[in-house]
Amino acid sequence: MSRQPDITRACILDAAFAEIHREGFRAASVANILAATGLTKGAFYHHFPSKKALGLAVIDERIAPLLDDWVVRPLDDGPPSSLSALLDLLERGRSADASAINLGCPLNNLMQEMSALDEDFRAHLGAILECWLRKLTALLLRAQVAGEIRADVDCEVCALFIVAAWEGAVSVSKNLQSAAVFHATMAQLRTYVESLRPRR
Amino acid sequence: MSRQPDITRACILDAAFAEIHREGFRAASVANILAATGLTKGAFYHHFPSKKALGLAVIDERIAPLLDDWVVRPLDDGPPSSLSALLDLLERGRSADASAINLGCPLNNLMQEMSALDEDFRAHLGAILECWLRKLTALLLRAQVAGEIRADVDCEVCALFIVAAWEGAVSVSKNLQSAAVFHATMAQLRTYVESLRPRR
DNA sequence: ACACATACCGACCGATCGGTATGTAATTGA
DNA sequence: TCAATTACATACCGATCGGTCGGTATGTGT
Repeated sequence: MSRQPDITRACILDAAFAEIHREGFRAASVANILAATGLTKGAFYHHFPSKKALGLAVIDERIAPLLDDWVVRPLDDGPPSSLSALLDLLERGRSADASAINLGCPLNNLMQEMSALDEDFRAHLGAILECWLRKLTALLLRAQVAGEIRADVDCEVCALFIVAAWEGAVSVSKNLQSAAVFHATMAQLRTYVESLRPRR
Repeated sequence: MSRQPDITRACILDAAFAEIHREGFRAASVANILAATGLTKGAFYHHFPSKKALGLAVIDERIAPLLDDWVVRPLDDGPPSSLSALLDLLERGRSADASAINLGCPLNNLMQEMSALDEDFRAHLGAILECWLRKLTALLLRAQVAGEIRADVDCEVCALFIVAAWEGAVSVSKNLQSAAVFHATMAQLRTYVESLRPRR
């Protein structure tokens, strides 16, 4: 076990992400996180000045990349048709595993818990959310230019609605502890997106 | 200040509801709640066997009635047209005040925090949610019989989607700290409901 | 080889948590 | 009127919280 500070730091971040995903930030215990890594307080406070700094680092270095993998990159190099790229994304979202339904979306969980309590958390989380919204709005605008959705659709508001409905689907299915509820809600979201197509 | 046990109990419930709405259940401090009421531990543990029992009582005796006022009763004695009763409800939802956007929906907040952690909380919260869903499904079915929405619409899934989108709207606007975002999302939800009408 | 910074350990701190035990004043039923 | 019960107050408990601090290895530049 030689000293590899960047690996140690990454190890703490991974354990912290898991703990925060399960327990939320405030209930997450630094002692628990360290127990999961086999490290001690000394190591932790060498790499992070405070628990809050750890939380912000988890957001920037663990949660934000997750969104990149799930949403941003699939939209960037998706199929040529913008609208079907979005529908593909929603379909893939339906295949979320049981743990995601049980524990919920890490971004949504932290937003719910921390946005009203701490402006720094709100800003870091909001940056991720707004990145998602910008990507989605841009996609809808491309689809609109291509004639895939009607000209009277407000793409920005529409993107907002899609994100909200998605997060709401995770939330409700988390409470009802039902993957079926999540799939049904996401299917309904797909029919909403379909309803944006021009009337034939 | 004579002894009025039921008033004392109600006072604790009110303070607990406010504290839990701000801080969540786990971060809510019994000591803080008591400080807000001017009472002490002795009074609290005389009326409630534990903090968890207090939380469940807040759900049943404070949060559930809220849903009754906002959703159930307006739907029961709303306008004769089922669909416009729903649209009225969504329109009234838009007029949520700033604190609701800042702190979020008490039901949604607790669901997010506690559903995965405690089965009792999940059950009590789920009962409220399912009451909401049943009322909404019944309304949509009435509207369907009346020909206000298309025959091919699955009313149960549709009700699920409306609730999910609503909760998602609260969640997203809470993070973006924007009433405008909430109003826009709710407006989009109204257009979704409108899209259920028969094609003319 | 030696000085020095980095990386980490582990004991300890005050504060706060939910909960308990004991005591006492008010209310009530007989 | 007087015990008995209810309705509180107060002092205290062990556990756990985030955070600090002195000490100790492990590199690393010179």
